[in-house]
Amino acid sequence: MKKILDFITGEMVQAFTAAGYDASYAKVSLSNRPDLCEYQCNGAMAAAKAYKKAPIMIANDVVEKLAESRVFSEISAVNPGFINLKLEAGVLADYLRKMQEDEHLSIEKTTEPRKIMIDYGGPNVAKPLHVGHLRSAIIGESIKRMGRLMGHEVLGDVHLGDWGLQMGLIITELKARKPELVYFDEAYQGEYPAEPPFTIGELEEIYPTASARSKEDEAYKEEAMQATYLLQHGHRGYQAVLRHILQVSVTDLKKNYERLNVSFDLWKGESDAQPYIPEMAEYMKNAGYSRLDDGAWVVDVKEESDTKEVPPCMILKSDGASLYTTTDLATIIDRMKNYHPDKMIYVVDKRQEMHFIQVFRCARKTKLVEENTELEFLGFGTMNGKDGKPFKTREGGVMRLESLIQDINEEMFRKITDNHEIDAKEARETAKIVGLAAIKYGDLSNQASKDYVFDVERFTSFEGNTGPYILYTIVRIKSILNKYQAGGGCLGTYGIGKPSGSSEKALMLVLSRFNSVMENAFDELAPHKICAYMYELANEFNHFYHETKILSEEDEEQKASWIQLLALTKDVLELCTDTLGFSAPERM
RNA sequence: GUCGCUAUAGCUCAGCUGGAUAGAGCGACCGCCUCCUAAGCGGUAGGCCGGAGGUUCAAAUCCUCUUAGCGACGCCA
Repeated sequence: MKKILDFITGEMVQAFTAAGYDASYAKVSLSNRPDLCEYQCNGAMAAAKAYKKAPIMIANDVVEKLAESRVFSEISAVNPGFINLKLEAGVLADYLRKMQEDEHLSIEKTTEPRKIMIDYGGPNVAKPLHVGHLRSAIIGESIKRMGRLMGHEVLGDVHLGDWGLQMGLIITELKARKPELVYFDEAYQGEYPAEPPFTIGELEEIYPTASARSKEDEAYKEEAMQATYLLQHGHRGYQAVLRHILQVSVTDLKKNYERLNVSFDLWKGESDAQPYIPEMAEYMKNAGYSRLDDGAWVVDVKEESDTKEVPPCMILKSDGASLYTTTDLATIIDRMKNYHPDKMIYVVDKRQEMHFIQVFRCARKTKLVEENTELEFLGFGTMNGKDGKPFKTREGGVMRLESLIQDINEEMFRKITDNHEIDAKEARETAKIVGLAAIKYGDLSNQASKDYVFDVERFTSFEGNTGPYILYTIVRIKSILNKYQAGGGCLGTYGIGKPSGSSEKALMLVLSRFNSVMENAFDELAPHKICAYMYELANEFNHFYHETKILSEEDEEQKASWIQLLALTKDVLELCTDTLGFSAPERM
């Protein structure tokens, strides 16, 4: 469906043209003075110079041409040259009726669907999920859903961190602890055991220990680097260990992501890109893209216009081992070959921006991607605690995702049972649903690129711009709709009618913006715009709700019309929550 | 050191492709339940939009300088 602003602008274009002015000045925007009008056009002021006329005169000319229009109920030219507009109530009601009949609630699917891959910047298989992984998962999931809503084909790749020195560290530590394991017997030729030699709990402890030790013990670090090299060059036993690590970690990760209602189409990892590396390194050498520098193979990616130093992109270290950049480049080859995406979006900590600048430039320069393949870096900021420093446990350690979710759920459970008589089992379920909304909404309502403060108390509050408040509003609507139907009312007998009051019209105006908000949010990869919209919609609804006694309305047609308005409000809110990756319970 | 990001009410944040009186929420204070979920709604107080110049009819928004905080800057990921 056409966006309401485009529709109105279309009317304006006619008026500007009829008055002898260029159509480009006819752009209409939402009013920033709702007390004066609903929409405004500032084109007369912009046009003043070109036509050497006072803006107000131009505005007057245009307004005159609109006198006959049935689209607006009020049109006025105001000094210095604003054109203020109010939409005719019937036009608005009409628009909402069509919106309600539309299978996508007015959202227009793209006419040029693209294949988009999202890279979630990989949780490390060696470590438990911690809060640092939260943002990538939450933001990525919402981007994925937004893309699909707009009609694109979107694939999410978790892209595990399962390569590099961290693996060498685990192997080294494991070897130090259990040297008798067959993986370390160089003479061993047989099959390796199916059962992993460690549990997830042990694995989670091995890595930090090894990492800490490598920082103090040079020889140990040396050994880990050697193990990394061997792993990367086909050491059978080490590769078997890697498989175990993956096996144990992925099972655990899946469980955790499920709790977040986050899923991936691909469970690829850095190790999957490995087979492409030797050939890629050769290719870059032979094609003259890379050069030897200090023993390492690098590709220059500086550009004339750079205001800062962009170091060369390193393909192979001087010891021949690959790096983060190598893997990411090889992954691009893998993706182009097997999926051929039109676009790749990396949802990664913003501190990695330089790395991706290098990777993107290198991929372009060496033609790993096609000219029109888009590579986009969506960097997000750090999640901080109330003290403004990176989020930690009370003891100062890294907060595990599991614990965070559990804390939030406990808090929600407490609030739910404090406020209502409800059986514990239902309260537990509800707490989970509302808790997830609290976390996700709390995160997504902030601009992704900025650091933000994760405040449990604030996020779990039912007041203000929070997930629980949004859900509460949805639940309220559901409750009324249920009661209406239980009382014999039938949805859909009448359509949405003209608004009977100002709060009703305000609600309708917000609803009419839905498609434009969604489209814009996806274009800018900005989930927080959906949050802001939901909050505005929920506020307008609650305002209307308090002024209007719906179920006791005597006029059946009026009542039915309101019920339809509520149904549409609910559908829009739920499509928003669904797009952001959470949902509302039936009751709370 | 170079480059980048951020700076808006006591706190947490919107607004930034320039437009009329800079918006929310929390916290504070004052009201509203015989009535669809008061986990709600209405209202009051609270701002040299970090600072200084500039561009423009018009600047929180664009440009320059400056201050403060954070971050990135080739053999970690």
